[in-house]
Amino acid sequence: MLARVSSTPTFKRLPRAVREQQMLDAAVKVFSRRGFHAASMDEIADDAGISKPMVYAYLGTKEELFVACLHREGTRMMEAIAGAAAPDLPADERLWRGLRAFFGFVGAHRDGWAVLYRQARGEQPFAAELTTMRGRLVEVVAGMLDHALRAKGREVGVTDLEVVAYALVGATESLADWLADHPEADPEKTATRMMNVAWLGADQLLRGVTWHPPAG
Amino acid sequence: MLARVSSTPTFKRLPRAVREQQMLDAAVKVFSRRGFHAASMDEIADDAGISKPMVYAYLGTKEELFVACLHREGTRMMEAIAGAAAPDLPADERLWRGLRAFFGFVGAHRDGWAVLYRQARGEQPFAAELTTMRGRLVEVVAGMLDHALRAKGREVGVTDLEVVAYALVGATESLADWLADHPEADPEKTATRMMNVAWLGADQLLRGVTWHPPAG
DNA sequence: GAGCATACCTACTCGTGCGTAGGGTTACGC
DNA sequence: GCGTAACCCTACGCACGAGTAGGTATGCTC
Repeated sequence: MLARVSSTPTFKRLPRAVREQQMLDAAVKVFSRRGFHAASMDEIADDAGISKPMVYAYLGTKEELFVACLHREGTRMMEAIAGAAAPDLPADERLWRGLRAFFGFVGAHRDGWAVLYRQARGEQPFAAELTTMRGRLVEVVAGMLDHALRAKGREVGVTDLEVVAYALVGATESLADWLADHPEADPEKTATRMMNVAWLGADQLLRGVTWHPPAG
Repeated sequence: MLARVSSTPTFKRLPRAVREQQMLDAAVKVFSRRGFHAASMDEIADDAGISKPMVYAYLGTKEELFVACLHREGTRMMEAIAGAAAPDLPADERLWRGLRAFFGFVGAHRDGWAVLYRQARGEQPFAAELTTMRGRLVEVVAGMLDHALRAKGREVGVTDLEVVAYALVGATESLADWLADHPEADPEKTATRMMNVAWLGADQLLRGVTWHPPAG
């Protein structure tokens, strides 16, 4: 058809794997800009330079597409962190490297990851995916704290540790949000600030210092 | 019409103020259970025991209705916190009371507030409302830290303080999420754990201890 | 160069749910 | 007791966007 020739002069058939990545790129972009519901499959397809049925053929439903985005971006992030924080380092060093990798990643994908991530928290179908990912992070952090504690011959309830880890992960996520909203901010510096909050607190906790509510 | 007689035998006309509250109650419930988009105005109207046009007449558009929910619940929460944390107390006491009030509130409104709140983070139109509210909290926390610091004759950059406050607020929000997902958990205990993370960290910071990245 | 799988398209259907038009009924002031 | 304002209803219109039917072209294998 003439229409196609004029709209895409450099039209080329591409292998599935390549097109899928292009679609995912477009999907991340559109989902981030519009939000899950406001995003339309038409726009995504358009942005990917392809027609809608192709998206359905390759990536399935809108929901499945979103999950695919979440999965790809999440995996990339996890790899970035895991690659930076070797498990044989001391706790503070691991924490620092992990944080730096994380904020570096978020900083580099400002409108990608953080916004996608925010979306997922709200809608029920995706919350599970997120919970799993966060769970892995919490586990890692809790494990790190536990390891450091045992090395000092101390023992703390599992739930306590987990909740503390949860709080730290939450604080980190929040700063990631903040970073995504402040394009001028420096990821490295943000990581340092987070480290201040997390480590100085964690350090005290590791020392066995505990705060408890005043009587009454 | 006969239909009405059989469906609502105890039918009564109510003044606007009362009906509005009933509608908001229903809206909070439905939005929480279904999420913003999946929630239908019909269901909300139905749940409030009223017909749809009434909702539009009183509270306006679906978006406006959601904002109204957010606003009412947010105000209630703010009041709960402000009422608990008197500004003339020492910093740790204020923080503790504020946290306890906050987690108490969230615990008492598990499916109300926390879920509503999660929704709002994703959709652009509501993010602004949330940002404002969070901003107020951050301001309070940052002000508290600043006050405590000045009392010790110390000085810290405004941005630093704000980011630290942001991290603390974020951690608290995360634990609130956790609390909402764990019906068996105790709000008081959660507040204590948060206090451990926040205060032991803040205490060190207030002492002038600072962590900085290792060379290289 | 025939056959087949794969890449790709245009042009629909159809459910869903927001928002409204247009009209009825009860209370309340005077 | 009569007007008027506030309360409340049963329908509908209508747009929007997910997902599909059905068909075309291109490259790859043998």
